[in-house]
Formats: sequence, C-alpha cells, structure tokens
Amino acid sequence: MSSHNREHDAGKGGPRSRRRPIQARSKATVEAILTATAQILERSGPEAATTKAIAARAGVSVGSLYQYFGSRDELIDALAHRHVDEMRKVLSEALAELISLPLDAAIPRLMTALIASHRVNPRLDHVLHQLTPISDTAILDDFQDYAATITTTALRTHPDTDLADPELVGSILAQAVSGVLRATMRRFPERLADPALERLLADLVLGLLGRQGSAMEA
Amino acid sequence: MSSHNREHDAGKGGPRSRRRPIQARSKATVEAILTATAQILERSGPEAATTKAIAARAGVSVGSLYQYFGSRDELIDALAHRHVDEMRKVLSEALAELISLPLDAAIPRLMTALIASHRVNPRLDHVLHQLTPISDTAILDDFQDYAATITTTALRTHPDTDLADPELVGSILAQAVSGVLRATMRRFPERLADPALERLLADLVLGLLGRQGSAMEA
DNA sequence: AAAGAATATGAACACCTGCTCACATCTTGT
DNA sequence: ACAAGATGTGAGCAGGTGTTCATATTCTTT
Repeated sequence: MSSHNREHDAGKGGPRSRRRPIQARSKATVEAILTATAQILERSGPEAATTKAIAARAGVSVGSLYQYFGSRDELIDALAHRHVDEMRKVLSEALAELISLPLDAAIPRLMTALIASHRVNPRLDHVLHQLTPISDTAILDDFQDYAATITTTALRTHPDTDLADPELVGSILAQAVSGVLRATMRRFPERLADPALERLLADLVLGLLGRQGSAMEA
Repeated sequence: MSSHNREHDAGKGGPRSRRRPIQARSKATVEAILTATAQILERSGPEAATTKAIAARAGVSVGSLYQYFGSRDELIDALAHRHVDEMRKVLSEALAELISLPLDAAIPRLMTALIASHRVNPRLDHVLHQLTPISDTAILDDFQDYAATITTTALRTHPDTDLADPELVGSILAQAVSGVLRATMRRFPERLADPALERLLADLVLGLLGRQGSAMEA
C-alpha cells in the first residue's frame, strides 16, 4: 500500500468520513453501524440513537464508529442520504413506462410508485423528518424536489392539459401527496394496502388538473 | 388560606403541574416561561430548549420553572396544547358562516381559514411536529382530526355531493391540505401570501369532490 | 516471516443535562 | 404587626453525552 487512507481532501472542505473502508471487514463494519443506527432510530427515536447504543447494537466499539464517521451527525447524515437514494431509486424505476401513457393512465401509476417509494422505510422516514431543521434545507427535501420535478415534467410533456404555472402545480401536488402518505403511514398504516387510497390520490391529482386545465368543469 | 396548593390530585393520576399559579406574580412567571420556551424552540429547535436556557430567557431561575411544571416534557406538552388550542380557535371562528354556503363557495373560504390557522406560529408548529413520536398519538394530531372532522361534516351536510365514504375523503383532504401548508411554510413561506395558493387548494379539494361525487367526468 | 498498514478496542475526559432542596423573599389575611 | 402561605433562588447532585487516544489485533504485502 502506497497511499495513506486518512483524510486529506484536496478538494472542497467540509466534514468527511475519517477513513474509507477498503478491506471487506471494515465494509461490513460500516454496514453494521448504518443498519444499527437505522434500527434504533426506527424503534426508539432520535434520542435513543446514542453513539454507545449504536455501537453496542452493531456489535462494535465506539472507537470503530469514529473511524468511519466524523461525528454522530455525520453518521445520521449518511444514513439519510442512503434512505433518500433508495426511495428515489424505487420511484425512478417505475417511471420509464409512464412517458408513453396518457395522463389519465399515467397519474394512477405514478401514485402507485409514490406509495411504493414511501413504503421503503416509513418509520425511518418519519424520524428523519423529525430531524429536519426549520431553516436549512435538508437531505429529505431532495426527494420532495425530485417528486415535484417528475410531476412538473409529466404535466409539461403531456399535451392533455396546459397549465399556467406547471411548476407551482407540480410542487403543490407533490406536497399534497407526500403529506397524505406521511400522515397515513404514521397513523393509519393499514390503509396503505387499501386500493381505495391509490384511487383517491389519483382522483385528487386528476381532479385538480381537470379544474386547472379547462376553465370550466362539466 | 385554608387549602394547600401542592399536588394532591384526588382524581386520575398522571404527571401534573406541581403548583398552580394563584397570585398575579406567579401567573406572569408561567407566562414568561411559556413564551420563552416558544421563542427558543422557534429560533433554535428542540435541542436548544434546555431548562437552563428557558429559565434564563424567561428571566427566572430553574427552580421557578419546576414549581409550575413537573418536567421539561410537561412544559413542552403544555406549550403544544396552547398552540393547538389557538389554531383550533382561529379555524373555528371562520366556521360559522360556512354551513349556509354551497360547497363551491364554502370550500375556498375553508381554505382561507386553514391557511390562517397555520399562520398562527409556523415555526413553532414545525418544531412541535418534530417532537411528535412515531407510534403514540400526539397533541398535534388533535388539530388534524379537528380539520378532518370539519371537512367530513361539511361533505355530509352539503347535499351537493354524495360520497361513498365521506370520512375517508375528509381525512385524506385534510391531510393533503395540511401537507401542502406545512411544506410551504417551511420552504416557501412567501407563497403564503400568494392568492394563487388559496385558489389551487380550493381547486384541489373541489376537483376531488367532482371526481368522486359523480361517477363520470366531462 | 517480518513489517507495515488497516482495523478494532474501551477506559478516560470534559462537558452538559434535568432536576432537587434548603433557604430567602414577597404577599396576603387577620 | 405578625404569622403563614405563596413565590423565587441557584449551587450542587447524579447521571448521561459525544469524542479521543494509546494500545492491541488482524490483514496484506513483500
């Protein structure tokens, strides 16, 4: 080995992971730490996610934790990134087939995809939202923005409707849907399986488009 | 003075305020403590709301705080109750005039009222939502349920539409609107003044009702 | 086999937290 | 004026936190 592994970010500054796992053993360690963090957060909330508790559940010592994460906050940040990446992946997978469909058919499928993406890890999702600060933009906003962009482009692409401000409409729709989903996951998780939810959400979106697209309704 | 003031709840148990303020001076103290807590929560989030920080900002000693609140959590609970009470009040004030209106006119006004109620203290609202646990029902849910009930009864009362499951629809609509409002407050607060938001929300609700009420759309 | 790098350990440290309690002060009723 | 209750104080306690570091172990390379 010729190059050291310690932090020496020639590029942009900012807090970075202390060390990068290069052997298989260490990769398993960071993996264990991340899953342990997720589990504790899901089960017992942010306050229980103590460095010591995390290390214990991961079967590692605190020292190991600090070998790969510069601080507790960095660790949680990494976990959050991981989580939105997975959500984004689930959503984008169901996306390819949508572009060719007319809106009436595309929107219900989009809802199904959104529900699926929110099912990735609802409890962790909620806790990460708890950790979202008021002012600063948070990692979780990335997913929200992604969903908004998708909706906006869908509206722009499909010639079925033409809106005055597709961006605003897309953003509002994404907010509405994710608001419903997040509230449902926390308080009525059994509803998620109910196909009525999907239909209602699709009707919600299509209804607004109908109202907005044409100046008049039937 | 014949009766002591200490806690001696003959009724149901549970953590209660230690002492009830009876003189004007002490009432001012609890008031100061509550406002201080709110200010710190708004400005710096839950972690900054230390008992010492609160006492300092209130111009009081820690001891005084514990004379009227059994614990830090009880204090925040009290503040949360206060907050939803105010939101509920704002909402219910704008409610009386709605029952006589047809849905097309009632819904936009309901949106105005909902926006107003969410404007009571958006930052505090967000922080209190941060403190909402995953599993247990929280105080803030009361407002959500209130809004859902109002919507449901509005749908039931007005003969304009007849829905299969007004409760589900009312609940979803309330979740959607509050999802939009909360996201907007945090990330695009300037939009709150935009009348387009009100119109969009009303269209969102009316659109779903149009879709749901009649089996067919134009 | 030997050396050096990567990885793992956990006691120890400095700091901060919620909370109590013995005491001082103010207010009120008589 | 005087007691007695109501209110206010803040140093101090017990416990917990995130983080570091000198040391030990394991792996990789030569």
